[in-house]
Amino acid sequence: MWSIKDKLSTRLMNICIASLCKAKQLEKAESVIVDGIRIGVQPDVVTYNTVIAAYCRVVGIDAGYSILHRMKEAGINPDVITYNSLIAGATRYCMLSRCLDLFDEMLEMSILPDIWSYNTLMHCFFKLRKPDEAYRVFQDIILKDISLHPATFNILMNGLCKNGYTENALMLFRSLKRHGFTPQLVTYNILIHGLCKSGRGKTAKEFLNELVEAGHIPNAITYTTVMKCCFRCRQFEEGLKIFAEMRRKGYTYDAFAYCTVASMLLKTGRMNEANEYLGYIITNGFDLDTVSFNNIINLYYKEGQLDNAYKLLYEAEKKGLKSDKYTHTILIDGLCRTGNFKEAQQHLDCMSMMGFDSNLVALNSFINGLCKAGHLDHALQMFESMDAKDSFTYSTIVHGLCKAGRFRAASKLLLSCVRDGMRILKSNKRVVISGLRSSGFSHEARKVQSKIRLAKILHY
DNA sequence: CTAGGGTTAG
Repeated sequence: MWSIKDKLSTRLMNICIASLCKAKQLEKAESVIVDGIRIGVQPDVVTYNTVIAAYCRVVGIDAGYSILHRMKEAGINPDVITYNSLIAGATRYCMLSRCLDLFDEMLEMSILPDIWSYNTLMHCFFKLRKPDEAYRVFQDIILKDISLHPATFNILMNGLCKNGYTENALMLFRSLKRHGFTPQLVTYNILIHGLCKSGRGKTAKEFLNELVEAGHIPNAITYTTVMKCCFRCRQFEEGLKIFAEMRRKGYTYDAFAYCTVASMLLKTGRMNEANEYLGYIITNGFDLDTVSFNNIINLYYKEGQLDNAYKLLYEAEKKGLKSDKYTHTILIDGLCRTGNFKEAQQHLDCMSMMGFDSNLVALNSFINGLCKAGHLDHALQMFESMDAKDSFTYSTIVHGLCKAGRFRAASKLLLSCVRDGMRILKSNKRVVISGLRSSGFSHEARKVQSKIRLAKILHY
């Protein structure tokens, strides 16, 4: 029989482990468990659940599984929270089959899934762009009469927005409100973001007002979302005004908003201002994550400050941050811009070796770099070898061909693009047609023009 | 355990 004192010690240990896990000090947490066992404090289900959740979050799902294994060996039965942590881990890495296996395993062990098991499964389906299946999970929740959590609606609404069903999310929101549901700030933020992304900035602004009227105070996320929306609609000054307000109200406590602004300034060629904010990010000592590093590295590359870019890459590595596909794409783009095609190629090979599947953007960058440097044949060779191409790929090559005076080849490509229903650039079309005309193919220029017009009608 | 930021053409 355990005494009250033992239970108290276990609880104390759990509190200690929870704070270590929160600080991502997993090794220390483990050593606390080992030390505890040595002095007679037994870990319980809460102890293991805490560690499993942390391992899933910080290391990966397999690390979580191995703790589960140890837990079972120690004779402690997992509960619904254990499984929820594992399901959340699987969802983080988009491992749907693992999620479903875990669900089965739960049922086998007669552990009843709760609302969070379902919420997470629904989220997983949405993340994998399977909205129908996700919605089926929601119906299942209703059918099984499991009481909903406010987050259930948030996950549902976010999933709908992210999968292109913003209209449905909006309808859901309105009908929920009619049924007396009070939306949280998160709910508003989700909806505003969805509306902004689908080009309905005006409705988004209305919801911003509604949110305030409902008694919520907009937070940093609300501000960043609305600001980004302004930038998307090319209302740069309006967006910068929001940013200024954010700073005044003290909502710029991380690099998030600064990165959004710096990136916009970079894209619109306002280098001096971009640099100003960049400097601010650096000197202010924000705790930078991978995305922020990517932002800054990109800026350095565009400025031609390669030394600074490398220094920062090194710093990110030293911090233990993992580079992602954006980092590598930025790097490849930077290498191409500075004419280091050999290194860029090496890095491209490196990327596929590291298991990055979609490197279309990097390839487009490469082709663009080759065209700009006048290596059109190399670019064409690369173009032919690509199995996936998008409008960027085509417009780059079309532009490259025009630059080399090969207008007939360019027009052929442009037409194949149009036939596939791909969006083409106005400037691209203009250059091809005027090129054909000036090189004596005015008949062909007219033909291209009418074919484009026809294709547009057909695809409409 | 849900919400915000980052890559390519002109």
